[in-house]
Amino acid sequence: MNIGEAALRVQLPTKTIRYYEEIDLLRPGRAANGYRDYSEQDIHRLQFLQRSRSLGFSIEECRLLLSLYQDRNRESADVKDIALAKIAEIDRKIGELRGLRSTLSKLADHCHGDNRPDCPIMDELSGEEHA
Amino acid sequence: MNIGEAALRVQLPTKTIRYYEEIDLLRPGRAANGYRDYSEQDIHRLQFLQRSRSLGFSIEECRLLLSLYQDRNRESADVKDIALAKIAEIDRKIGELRGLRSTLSKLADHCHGDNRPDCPIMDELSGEEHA
DNA sequence: CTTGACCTTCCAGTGACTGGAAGGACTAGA
DNA sequence: TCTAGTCCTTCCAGTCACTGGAAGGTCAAG
Repeated sequence: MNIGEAALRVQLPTKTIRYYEEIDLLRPGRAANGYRDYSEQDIHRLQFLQRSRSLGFSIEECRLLLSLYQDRNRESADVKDIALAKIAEIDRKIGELRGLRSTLSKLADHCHGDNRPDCPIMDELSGEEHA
Repeated sequence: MNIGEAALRVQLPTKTIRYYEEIDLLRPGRAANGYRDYSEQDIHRLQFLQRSRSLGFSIEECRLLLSLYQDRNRESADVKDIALAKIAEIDRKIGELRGLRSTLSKLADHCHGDNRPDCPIMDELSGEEHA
């Protein structure tokens, strides 16, 4: 299967698929004409990558998950640990974003938002003392 | 004021401060020995950048905010629009992260996480049909 | 036999820094 | 005066995960 068809199957751009090969996440065979030739197993790996990336795992985490995936003696605890660490990371990010949101919306609430120049958002950014 | 002292004042690495200069966010003077020489106004700009970056504004948004900051005829509505757009962006990100979190924690909940190899997280990533 | 779609490789750019090398300037102490 | 150590300079390369584009080879249809 050529890269274009593989791309359609797994819903990834061809550029991305070639990039994954470049960083050794998979090694498709080559046809006589030099074109990459994807087997069902390659498609499976790409699918796995697409899914794990879309769940927010980094490339290196995906590499680890893939190796666990190949490992018939893996312990499910190892996989679960990675997932739990990712959940903790997501929680941290959400917390941070919530903090930013609250600060910004407080500032925006106090800004009248008309054609006059005075603006509490600017005051805050410039470090002016509050009245 | 040398860059090191400026860095301490505004709590930014010297590397970052030089980078901001490289992308034309400020133009400190130079002392006779070639060292950068930061005025109080430069410090103020850096402070402004530090604060707006830490609120999640991109460099280009900071550039725009800085130009509004200098503009005595700016309308507070312009500033508020940027803040509101940023809030919307944050909301989108939070929503996305919540979705990921819920998927991941559902998967992790169903994984027994012991020394056996079978693992619903892996099943999901590999696209296996649910039992 | 040409057109157009598809494939190849290679190089460069993104955002916002960060690290490091090589070398000049300055300060304090012996 | 010398030296050690800290600060400063510029320049180049690397990060992450792609993405865009150029130049050129391959293939199927008409």
